[in-house]
Amino acid sequence: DQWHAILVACVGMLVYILPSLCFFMPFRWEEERYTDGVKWKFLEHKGPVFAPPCDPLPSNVKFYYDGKHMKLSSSAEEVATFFAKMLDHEYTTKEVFRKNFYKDWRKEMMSEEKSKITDLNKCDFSEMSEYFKAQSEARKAMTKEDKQKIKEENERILQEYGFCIMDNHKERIANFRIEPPGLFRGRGDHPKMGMLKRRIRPEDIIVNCSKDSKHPKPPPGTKWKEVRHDNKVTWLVSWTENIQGSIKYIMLNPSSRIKGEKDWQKYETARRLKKCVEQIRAQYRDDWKSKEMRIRQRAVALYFIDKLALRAGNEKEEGETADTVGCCSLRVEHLTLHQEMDGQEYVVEFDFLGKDSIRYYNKVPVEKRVFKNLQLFMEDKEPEDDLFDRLNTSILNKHLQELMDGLTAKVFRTYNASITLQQQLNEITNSEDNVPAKILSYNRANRAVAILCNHQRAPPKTFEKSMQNLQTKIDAKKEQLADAKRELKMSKYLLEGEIEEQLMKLEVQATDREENKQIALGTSKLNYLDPRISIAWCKKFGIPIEKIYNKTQREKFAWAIDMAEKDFQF
DNA sequence: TGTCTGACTTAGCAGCATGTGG
DNA sequence: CCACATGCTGCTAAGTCAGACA
Repeated sequence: DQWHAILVACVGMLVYILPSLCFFMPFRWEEERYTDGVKWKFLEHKGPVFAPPCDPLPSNVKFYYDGKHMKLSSSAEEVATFFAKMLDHEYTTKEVFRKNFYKDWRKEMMSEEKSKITDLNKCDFSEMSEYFKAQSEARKAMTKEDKQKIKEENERILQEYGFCIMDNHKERIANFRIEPPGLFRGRGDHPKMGMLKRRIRPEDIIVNCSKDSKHPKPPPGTKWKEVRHDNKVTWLVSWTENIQGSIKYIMLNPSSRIKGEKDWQKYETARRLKKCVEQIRAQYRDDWKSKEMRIRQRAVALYFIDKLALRAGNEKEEGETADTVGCCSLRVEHLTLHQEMDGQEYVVEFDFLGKDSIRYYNKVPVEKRVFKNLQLFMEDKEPEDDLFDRLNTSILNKHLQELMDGLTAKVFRTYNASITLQQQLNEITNSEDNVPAKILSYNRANRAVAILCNHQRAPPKTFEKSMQNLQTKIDAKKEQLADAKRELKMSKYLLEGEIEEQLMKLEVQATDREENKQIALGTSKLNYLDPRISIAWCKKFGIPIEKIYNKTQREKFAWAIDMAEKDFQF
């Protein structure tokens, strides 16, 4: 009996201790994975944090209609404040924005307000706008102690709502705060800009957790829309958004097991493509000659996806979103064919808006067969007609699936991005270089990928100034070096060497920044480049990983940091 | 075969925290 | 120690793609 009791105690202890041990298991991505679509066995969380309620404006902050003061009902006032807060943005002057805003604002008005307010142009939001500006100034001017208090409160909320338990692991939640209400501003020329994005209430929320967990409680006096226990999905909370009617989710942070494993899998698929890409290329080149038009279109589209890293290009509902395209949805008007251009034959000029309404502009010499096919596809078509009228992403991906298990259009982007980084690093890293110069090489390799993937950014507002500042520093350093050379001999070499190194560092920094003016490196680093390539490169050349990845990125790529040896090749 | 929906990844940017250099 | 520039982080829009359904 005594032994039995001890045994029971030991088993109890184990059950208690094991989960916490798992927290510290370094290779948790190597734990057993579920099959048949099960994503977890246990999921417990505290639910979302709702947007803070809207405070009524103080009575001295007035709204004027047609020059006359008008007291707004609380619902009309809230929506008016959304507009007032955006007054400094150029888009509040856009016709579409104003029209959509006005229409949705009227829905929130009382009937008297509706009859009084008939013209948005007669609305004066300037006092509200000034009030919010003053508020944000006041926030900036807060005492250290007050700022500290806010910080502590945020930390408390993070600790309470920012984590969940998924299968014995405490995991960080990515977006546990519900999006606050406001005016929708899509990207680019969005037909719905200015529409009211409504406030999300507990009654809109679907909670997902395991049956045997402690279910999150809705705020007092409210109910969830639904509590479900679906372990075939990874989300914790969802709701339907009112602009596009799409579903939004609360999910885990990229550092979580579930995201990390998926990320790893993505790169493993891309590496499998590496093994058969030449064969696939041979096949699509052959298909350019097919007697079937749909095969030729598929083959030319795939060539673009492979060569230019274009996105697949799903169809979009007209009038619901900005007019953007990807490969399969290219229209005749997006290409110009040049038999000859700048001394090159068969040049295709691309000019279209892609994801996020980022412009893709490129002049590409292509194979004669591709060129001839394009002429054929464009024959007798209007500019607004589809280039590939016998093709869509579904057809293309079904074809790709037959060529390789798990192959889809986007795998080519991942593959080409990662292989480019690997090749560039192999090619341009000089082992004789010092650390800053090696990092310049790394950034250049990263840049080659960003250019391939068309990851652009608006030049930073302070770009010119910051370049100037840097140049001033460089000039000062040169001066200093000249001085040092004239100085007494004693410490000369030591000092000179040090200054030269500093100068070199500054110059490298200037080059890097200049080259990076309109290029965004972050997206490719985070989503397209197999982190094991970078980590292996760091190990091989003695570069601290912190120089390449910041804290968040190191957390996201923890799986790769554990895994990659210095000889890893993509 | 096409359409719709749901789940998930990819994207640029604003605002703020942080680190740096004078 | 402060001002300022920079880098990071959060935010949320906008894609991809599979599978259900007609």
